Amino acid sequence: MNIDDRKNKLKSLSSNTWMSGLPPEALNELLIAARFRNYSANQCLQTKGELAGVLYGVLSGEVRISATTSFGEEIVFTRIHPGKWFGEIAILDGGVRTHDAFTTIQSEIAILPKESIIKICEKHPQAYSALVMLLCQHCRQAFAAVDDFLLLSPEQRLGKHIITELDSLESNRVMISQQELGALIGISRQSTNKILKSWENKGWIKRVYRGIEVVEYKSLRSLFLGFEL
Amino acid sequence: MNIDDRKNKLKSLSSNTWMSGLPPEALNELLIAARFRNYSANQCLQTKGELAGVLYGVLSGEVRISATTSFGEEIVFTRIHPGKWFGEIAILDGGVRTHDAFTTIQSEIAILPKESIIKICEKHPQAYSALVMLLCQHCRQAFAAVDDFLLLSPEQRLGKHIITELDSLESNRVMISQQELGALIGISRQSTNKILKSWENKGWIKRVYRGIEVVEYKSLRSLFLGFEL
DNA sequence: CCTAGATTGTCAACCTCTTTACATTTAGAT
DNA sequence: ATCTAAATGTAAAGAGGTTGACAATCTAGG
Repeated sequence: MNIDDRKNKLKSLSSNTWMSGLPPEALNELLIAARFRNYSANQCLQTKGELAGVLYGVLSGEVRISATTSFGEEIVFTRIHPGKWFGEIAILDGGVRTHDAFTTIQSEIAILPKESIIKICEKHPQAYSALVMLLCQHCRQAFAAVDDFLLLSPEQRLGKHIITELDSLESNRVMISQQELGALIGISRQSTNKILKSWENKGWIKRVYRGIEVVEYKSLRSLFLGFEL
Repeated sequence: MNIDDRKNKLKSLSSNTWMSGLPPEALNELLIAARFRNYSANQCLQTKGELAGVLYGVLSGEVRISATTSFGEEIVFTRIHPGKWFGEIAILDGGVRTHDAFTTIQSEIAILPKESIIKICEKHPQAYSALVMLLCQHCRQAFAAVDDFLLLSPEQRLGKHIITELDSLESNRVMISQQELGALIGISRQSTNKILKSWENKGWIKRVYRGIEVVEYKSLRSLFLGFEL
């Protein structure tokens, strides 16, 4: 891979992420340390409980962060979209992975080895702070998710989740099966289907195979905001 | 307040927390920067959405981390017990408070101003790392809480929550109303009561006024572990 | 093009938790 | 000791979600 290729790849991963704001020098060192790898669908990146060696960045495709119950069912914690990084907790505290991670579709993933990160952070304290900011983001997201379980109805949680993915994707379309969508907010596939149908009847969304097109963003949002913006 | 008083107070807050492992010099600076304040029950320490100025440590008593719905109901995110610190996210990322915080009973609270923390962290990078470790702990707890909502039944969540508080308190007794206990795991007071009654019938716990005494720790734990330890 | 597997649509039965309601008990204050 | 507010015990009715079942539809791959 030539240096320009690498630069382009990292560029798409450094806008609006923990990397933005790093001094050019530090970015350059990351550039050299990063590995890039293509995964086909349903490949495993990490397993819950294992010690962490790397930080991941999604260049294209999608990663599902999940866990498995003692009965073998899979729950989905969240989904990571292009431009986002994950896996920093285990790097920062030296602990084990909190979740499994699988690609859901063909994906290109950036991989930063822990040793390189540590080395760069020692040289550039800003890099360390930037990583901490990433952790803070994920922590705030998790806090919000707990609150949502405590104070929103399933329908509101569903609406909020779709809006959140929409914003993250900067698109008006979320591609996901109703099964997986339900698994993300803790309801069954059938209930998910029922809610989506009612929204389609109201003209808020349009259902497509394995996906949702949002037509009335505002209506969907006011569902869980409790007020109009 | 004399210096020995201060030392004793901070000592109880530095064992097994982010402070343990700090160089004596840094601890000493924290010692000088810390304020200590007594609160009666139901006093507000912070409000969701406000900018953060301080880090809190609970010396005695108890703090309820909560939020309010648009209908005025209160949901309880978690409870902070003696020896624990909280409020570090807003310090680390400069963002706003994620939750309200109230004392539930008469409490003595240590207060570290943000400016002092920043100053000490600049001088002692270890102090910064220690704070990040605290954040990592809270982040892992939040991740686990989300997973619990997705994969445990209300009864299992209740059991896990009680076991967790038990471990944190190093006691066999948790003092909390059934109302608040339910609010922590997302079920009603009446459902909480029903589950507790069934556990008492099995001889696992003993109910006292505004509290629970755990008799069969192992049974309660195997309820959500899915296996015996 | 055509088939297999995945996804979706839909229902009815069932189950769990909530809500409403009211009686009882407890701790703390005067 | 007595009173009061908070907390608990309990039950019936109802809402809402799950489960299981089966048909219909869609997409990708040979």
